[in-house]
Amino acid sequence: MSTRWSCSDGLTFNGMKQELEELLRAALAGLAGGILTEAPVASSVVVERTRDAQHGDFASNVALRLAKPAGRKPRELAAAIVAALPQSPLIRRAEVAGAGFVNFYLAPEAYARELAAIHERGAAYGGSTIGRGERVLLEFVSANPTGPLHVGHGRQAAYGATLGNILAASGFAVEREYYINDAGRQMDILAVSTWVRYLEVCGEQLPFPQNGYRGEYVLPLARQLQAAVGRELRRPATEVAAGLPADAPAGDKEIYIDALIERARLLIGGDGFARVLALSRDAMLGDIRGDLAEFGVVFDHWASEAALADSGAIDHALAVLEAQGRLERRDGAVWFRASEFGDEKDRVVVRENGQKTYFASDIAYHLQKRERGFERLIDVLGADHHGYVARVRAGLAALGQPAACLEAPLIQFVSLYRGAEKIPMGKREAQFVTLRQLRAEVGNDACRFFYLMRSHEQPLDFDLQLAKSRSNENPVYYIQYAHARVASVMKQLAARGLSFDRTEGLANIGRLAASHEQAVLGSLTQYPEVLEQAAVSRAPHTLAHYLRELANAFHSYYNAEAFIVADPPLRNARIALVLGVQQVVRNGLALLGVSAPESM
RNA sequence: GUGCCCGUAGCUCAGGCGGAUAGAGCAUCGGCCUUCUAAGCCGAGGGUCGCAGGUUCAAGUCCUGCCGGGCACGCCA
Repeated sequence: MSTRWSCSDGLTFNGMKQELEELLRAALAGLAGGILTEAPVASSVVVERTRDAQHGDFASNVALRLAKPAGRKPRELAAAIVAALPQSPLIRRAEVAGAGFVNFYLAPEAYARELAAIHERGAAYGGSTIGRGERVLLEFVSANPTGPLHVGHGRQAAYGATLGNILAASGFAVEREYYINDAGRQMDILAVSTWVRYLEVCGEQLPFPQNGYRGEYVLPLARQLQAAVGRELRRPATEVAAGLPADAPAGDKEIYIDALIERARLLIGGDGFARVLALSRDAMLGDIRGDLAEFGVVFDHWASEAALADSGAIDHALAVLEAQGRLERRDGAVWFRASEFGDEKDRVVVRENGQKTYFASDIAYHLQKRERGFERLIDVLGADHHGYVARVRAGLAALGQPAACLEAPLIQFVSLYRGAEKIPMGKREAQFVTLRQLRAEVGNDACRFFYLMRSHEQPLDFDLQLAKSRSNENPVYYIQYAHARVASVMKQLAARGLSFDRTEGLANIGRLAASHEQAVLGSLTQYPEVLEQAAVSRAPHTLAHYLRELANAFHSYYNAEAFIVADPPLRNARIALVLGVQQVVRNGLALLGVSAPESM
């Protein structure tokens, strides 16, 4: 007994809502040629949960929407729809209400069947095929390997990982990718930062470049370098500093650090510098990778920008643009006429000095994603990157790809608080809070949940005090507690020498007529709808909100009724219900990357 | 200046492809543990959904303008 079976077009039903919509479509098709001149488009047929139980379990506004084009009164049309509804064991009663709503009152059988589906499908319950196997490349975090991840990256990691889970559960063929920006000047700056710290460790005294990476994390890199090469790359401070332009504030920090990088290459050779760079990069990447893995965030691919460049992909993309006549030389640089493809202005792809810009590698990278066979490209970006999307879309369009295949959820910033006090955070300053520190302080579960409980489109105030509190103020524990409580009920059941009879329980779901039981059934069976909504809207936070509501319905029920009662059919029905709650809570928390403890 | 996002209860936020009486948590106040975990439950108070127009049978939701806040606008990465 399951709610999933094939219907005529090969789709599978997913939850009660889809079944009702199918019934409604059948009714409307039956009216075509009569009260309706033609059958309405399928997407306009929508059934929604009612806010008020007085309006039944589900309601549809189709009659209101179709009344005008059909030239009928809404209530008249609604009545015709009700009359044309096919017989279904799911529907106890359907009626016209209000201005012309069709309200559906479900039969107990509908809930019994859905609950049975939860028991049967277990961890797979809630999943669907709405993605139709679409190949999605989900790129997220992609932080430069020039320092540890900070709390902002953490939010992107939590969002991306959970979105990936939700899409995978919804029938998308999703692959997760981290793009490593390991080419370009920033890596040189990291390398020179490591080298200067190394010289300090060796005993040389020289000023640290203003534009270098000043974070504490560079010191271990320097020590690692020393352990690897001894004094081989040590050079006297006087030789390093001789004849360099002034650093900020007197001089220009950019000019200074470029000169310093050049000096380093001269003194320790290109090979020596490459060695420092590789060690620094690998150490940082190792740190990032380990951090993410501990956070439960794993990637299918780690794509290297340097490797992309070496493969000739950038030259390939530029050649295609050239062949299409989309490039032009201006002021010694090569420009892509992005404004012809919806961008606000043209963009440089090759600078006057001959170096390709980041934008050039970005469009090459996105072209390559398409050429790898991905239909949909999702870039999870920090909110400050919003200008970037139109640019890359323009590039894709010019390369013959559909611009709409790229979507970019923008993740708003995170502010850290301790209670009411805001923790200041600099960008390149040494004072940022790392993801590692945050996780160590509040734990992975609270961290994941707090990152995901707000819409990603909304700036997040992350209160460390609240996340750490092991109290009723903390929503994570509230949900986990529901899971643990069910486990506890099962232990009690065993302790009393009783066992759960699932068949009897599912056969007696009709006995669960109390208001709290109806509320739990109602909330529980919404899970497939919530998951679908979260997938379609790329909105994991709806899942977090839903789990809170489900836990709330459960806790109320727990306080109102004893589950382990003497009457076996009723007892088994109640336990079937709360086991269903436990299963859905576990499934939902798993998608969010939060553990579901058996006891608390 | 231009573009994007945001403005909902004292605080933090859901709801936003229009739909029935606008929700939740926290905070405040008042109740519930001899019975499956009180990290829980029940109840109360708290709102001109920034302002002004418009579209519609119906607007927190769509459109326009304004006010207020955030972010982005390099031959940086």
